[in-house]
Amino acid sequence: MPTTRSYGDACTIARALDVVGERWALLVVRELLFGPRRFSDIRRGLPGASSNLVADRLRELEAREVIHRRRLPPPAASWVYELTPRGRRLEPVLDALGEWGGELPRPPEPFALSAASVLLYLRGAARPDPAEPPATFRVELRTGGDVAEVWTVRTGDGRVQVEPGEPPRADAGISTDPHGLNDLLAEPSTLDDHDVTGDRAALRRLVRSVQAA
Amino acid sequence: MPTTRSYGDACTIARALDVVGERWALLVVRELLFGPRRFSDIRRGLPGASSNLVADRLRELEAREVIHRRRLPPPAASWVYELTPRGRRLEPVLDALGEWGGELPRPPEPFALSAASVLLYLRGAARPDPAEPPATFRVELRTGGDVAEVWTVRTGDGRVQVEPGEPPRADAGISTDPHGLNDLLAEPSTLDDHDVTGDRAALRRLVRSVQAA
DNA sequence: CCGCATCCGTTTCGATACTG
DNA sequence: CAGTATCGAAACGGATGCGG
Repeated sequence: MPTTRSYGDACTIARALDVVGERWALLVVRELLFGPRRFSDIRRGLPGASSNLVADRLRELEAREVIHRRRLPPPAASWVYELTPRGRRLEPVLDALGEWGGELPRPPEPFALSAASVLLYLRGAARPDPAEPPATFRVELRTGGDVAEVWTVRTGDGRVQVEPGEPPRADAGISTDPHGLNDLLAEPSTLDDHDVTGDRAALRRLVRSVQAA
Repeated sequence: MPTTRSYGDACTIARALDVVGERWALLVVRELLFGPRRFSDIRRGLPGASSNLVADRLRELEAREVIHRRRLPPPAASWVYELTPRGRRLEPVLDALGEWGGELPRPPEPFALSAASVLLYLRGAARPDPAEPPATFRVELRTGGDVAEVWTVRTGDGRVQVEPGEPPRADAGISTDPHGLNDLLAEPSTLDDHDVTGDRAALRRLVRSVQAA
């Protein structure tokens, strides 16, 4: 059964926490930052959360108009969750939390690390040279078991864009897992250890631009 | 007994929530944003939190170096809690949450509203005319029962500064309670309903500058 | 399989009472 | 004033069940 408790405090901070302050709520939002995701995708990004908890949070967040449940067009016949405009406005909150959390120690291994987490870090930390031509990358991330998610990462204009799903065309591709990508961003010289296709130099520039920051 | 559970997730957002994601934790930080406070001051700002919860959170936040427990110099012989540098760096998180929470409905009455909450709102929303001369205000807020807190509010340079405690000298003073001050900021014309001393015009300018925003 | 619902032991919360 | 002790209620976390 969904949680409805409130701080009973008119302060806007407390009102915000009434909606997204329950355990796992902001991490669910994190998983949706890059676009719609199915229930099982969300669960894969939050391996520590039990299924009923995720279902509860999704219901609560939907009731508060932070997320929206939508049926995919045929032939998918599946449901996806996506952020509403209100939910997308939580991005500054997650950015601020992520910035603050960067100074804290990591939990002991083994720890989770979702695709969304790493790509959020990549997008925030990479500073691609604006003079470089735009490039599109296919990033394949093995997320538990033999399941793999495919993401589209684009550079250009000194920015990095991230979207879930297969790119229509890619200059380069890399296949790894979230931990591997994270390690790569911390230590660009390990690029050769990874399964890379296409324009390796473009990928190298992207990865190195994280260090520059 | 303090909580030590972790999301077990290396994402910096999850690491931040490991430390300040427990219930009431960020509201305790809110109460300390303007300076050191005693246990009972914090409790008065969080009337919905039981004493053992507040004690637990304070211990946890101290262990994570978000706050620090310090003995006041004699003859006070009392203890205060204050933010560490790490704790002060949470201000952007609270700002982002407060901004987002502003669009949400208030809880049903009766709701709490601490002095820190209202003054946080005042400081964030007021846009005093930079051309006006600086002014200092004594703000006395009755916070439950017959207890009153005294705060110092200064304008100047187009900014508002807030500190707990008696001002050395004040151009004007107002005595009300947090709800009254909040209502006043929403409806400046009600200033005449309040107990004001000194330069009423300066206080009126401050209050009206919240509307301009 | 995916998307939950149900059950159940454990942890946390919240209210009240109590102590140095 | 500044907490601790206790206890029932709620929330969490893991396992399992089950319809589409």
